[in-house]
Amino acid sequence: MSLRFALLAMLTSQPMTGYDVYKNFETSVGYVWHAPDSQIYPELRRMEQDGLIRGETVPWGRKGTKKRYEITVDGVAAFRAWLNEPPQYTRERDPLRLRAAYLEWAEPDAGRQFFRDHIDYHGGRIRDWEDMIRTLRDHTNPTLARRLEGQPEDEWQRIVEYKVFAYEGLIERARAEVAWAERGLALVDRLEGAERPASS
Amino acid sequence: MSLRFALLAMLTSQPMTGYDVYKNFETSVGYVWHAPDSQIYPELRRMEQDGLIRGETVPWGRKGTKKRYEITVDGVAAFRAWLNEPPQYTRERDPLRLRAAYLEWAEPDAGRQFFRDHIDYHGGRIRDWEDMIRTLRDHTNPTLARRLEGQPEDEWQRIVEYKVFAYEGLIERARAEVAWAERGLALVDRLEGAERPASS
DNA sequence: ACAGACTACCTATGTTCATAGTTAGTTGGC
DNA sequence: GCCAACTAACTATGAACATAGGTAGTCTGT
Repeated sequence: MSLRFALLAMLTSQPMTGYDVYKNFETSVGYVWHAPDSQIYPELRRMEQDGLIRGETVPWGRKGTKKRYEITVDGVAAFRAWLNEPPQYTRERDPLRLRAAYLEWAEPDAGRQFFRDHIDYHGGRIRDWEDMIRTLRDHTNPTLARRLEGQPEDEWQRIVEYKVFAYEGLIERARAEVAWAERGLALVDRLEGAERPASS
Repeated sequence: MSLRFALLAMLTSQPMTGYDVYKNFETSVGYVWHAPDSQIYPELRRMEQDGLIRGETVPWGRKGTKKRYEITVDGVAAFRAWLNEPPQYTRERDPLRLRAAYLEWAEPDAGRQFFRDHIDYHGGRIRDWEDMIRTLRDHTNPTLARRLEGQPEDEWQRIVEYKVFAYEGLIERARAEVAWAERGLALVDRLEGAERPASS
């Protein structure tokens, strides 16, 4: 059900086509939510049926057309209602931690590689999110810029700060992952002294 | 595909029925992986077809029977292969961070409640995982105890340490979430000075 | 003028997972 | 002797998501 609200969130900044949404999920916004186009187009149609958004066919080039959706009053109300209701936490399902718990069955080098990959992956995400925060703070983020256009200037701070804060949360969590994986490398070295083979 | 390996992981400690697996997912092991029984029974049948586990019908009471599965040599090999191959990281999809990024649309009190819920939820998980670590360290965890029975004593340390370390990772991440949510409470107080209503 | 990249939208298929049931036997307490 | 709780296993349905295609039009550089 979150896809629907991710789409509403995007459409609160400006009207967009399904393709625009897809592109945003592929790049910047994709740092916090992602969906393939095969999920986006049908969901937009359902949302239009439910009156949350309104589609308008606009010309594109000489013969082409595209469908631009804008959020409706009902859509804004639904988005607000979602934000005001308590979130539900889903059950734990952590394939990486599952692996880590059984590393005594793996080759020591596979264990080391696992933690190095973990550090690389989360290090990369941290850099992405730090860049994102920079573009939010200096208002060079295009989606943010278009959002701010429609808002009074004394609201700008609130809008920016909540978004920056969300990305800071992702960064804090990723830093915890990196710190953990670094301890993991040391653990493998400690447990797998020299020649020890994988457990039987 | 991870469910399959979660099941193999459990069956490396001892033979189990589908119901045993289900009960474990509901309680202790559920702290790291969870699945409903409607997913477990069919997957066990598929795994038996693929030769990863072997099912044996055993009597239960006077008329009842149950099917106990044990892991096969092929199953152990498949589990090892999974652990040795590099994990694949899935795309970001974080409904809670999505919410947090748009809290300027919510009621201030809903924002505060959001962060308090976040602290409560992750605080609870931390306590669960800390208890789990205690039962791993003192070998009172029944699943661990049965696993150690089948292993030479000089392997015990490795087996326990990797499991403890996995839970420590969950705890570190959850602590980052709590710290973030505490900063979030302060942020709401700072941005929503007194009477300010939700943004338009 | 045309190839190649991009925009725009769509469909099909299969997996994973949640939710909500059903059936049948067992065990323990009163 | 019977009820409640538990053990054991199964089925049906729908949402969410991944993967992999397809069609048609547009734009840009050479």
